[in-house]
Amino acid sequence: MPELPDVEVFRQYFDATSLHQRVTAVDTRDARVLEDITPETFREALTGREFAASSRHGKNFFAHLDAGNFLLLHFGMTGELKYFEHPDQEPDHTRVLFTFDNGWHLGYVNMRMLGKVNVISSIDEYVEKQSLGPDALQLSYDQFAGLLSSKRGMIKSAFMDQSLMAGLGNIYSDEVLYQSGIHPKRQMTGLGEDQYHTLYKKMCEVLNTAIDCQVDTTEFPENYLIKHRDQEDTCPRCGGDIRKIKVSSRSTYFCPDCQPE
DNA sequence: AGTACCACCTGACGGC
DNA sequence: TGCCGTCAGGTGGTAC
Repeated sequence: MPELPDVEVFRQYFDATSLHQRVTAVDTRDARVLEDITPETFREALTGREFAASSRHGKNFFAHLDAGNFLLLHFGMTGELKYFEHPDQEPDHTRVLFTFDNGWHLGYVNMRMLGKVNVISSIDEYVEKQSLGPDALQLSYDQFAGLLSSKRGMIKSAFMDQSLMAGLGNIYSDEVLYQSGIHPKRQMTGLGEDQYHTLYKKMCEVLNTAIDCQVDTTEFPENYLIKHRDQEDTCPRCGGDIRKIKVSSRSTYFCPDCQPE
């Protein structure tokens, strides 16, 4: 699930549960989620430290350690955070377990382990190294238009390209395009200023709405495609059939009537 | 530069 | 019940 809104909600959850807590123990249950750091180095970097602040860039989460460095969490396709008190509450697939001096635990849970965990010394350097574009929610319209106009190919590919702008993945790209009435395979070169304005407005609206709803899709507006991501379902706007196709080898849902090619 | 694959992983689901 | 193929909200590498 984790795209920008999900990670932002994880960040808020982290702040509400784990901020200003001191880490007393770190248990790496499966070292394969560690990026390029040994379990020993990882444990030593965190044990005794306090989480002083948190931030996010696109789909990447950073917990700021009081030592001046940062815990990086990337959630892949199946990652999440869980704060709990008793060991029998520990979720399946907990890959890293942090224990605080109040006795509670924070689990980095990730079934498929496609994410990664690390300790880094600089967020800016990390963003640079990963070639991440600006965070999608930090863009002005002018920046957004400038980025898009530098890009060719299919629009959905552009929205999913983390080096152009960071944060949108498969689901929210589909949602922005649906809300904008633009076909996911539309070529960037065919878009005009009107469409740039629509896309920018809808992108901000969709991301902020998802965060406001705490990414609980039952709370999303009824006219959101995300509630109708099903081949059997119908378009909440026109009642036509939702179609499923592949765009850059990712499942893509759209309404052929509302989003003409 | 853009696209199309493959790979990394685990688990759920449907068909036989 | 079990086996098999397919699919799943991410990313990185490679080859055309």
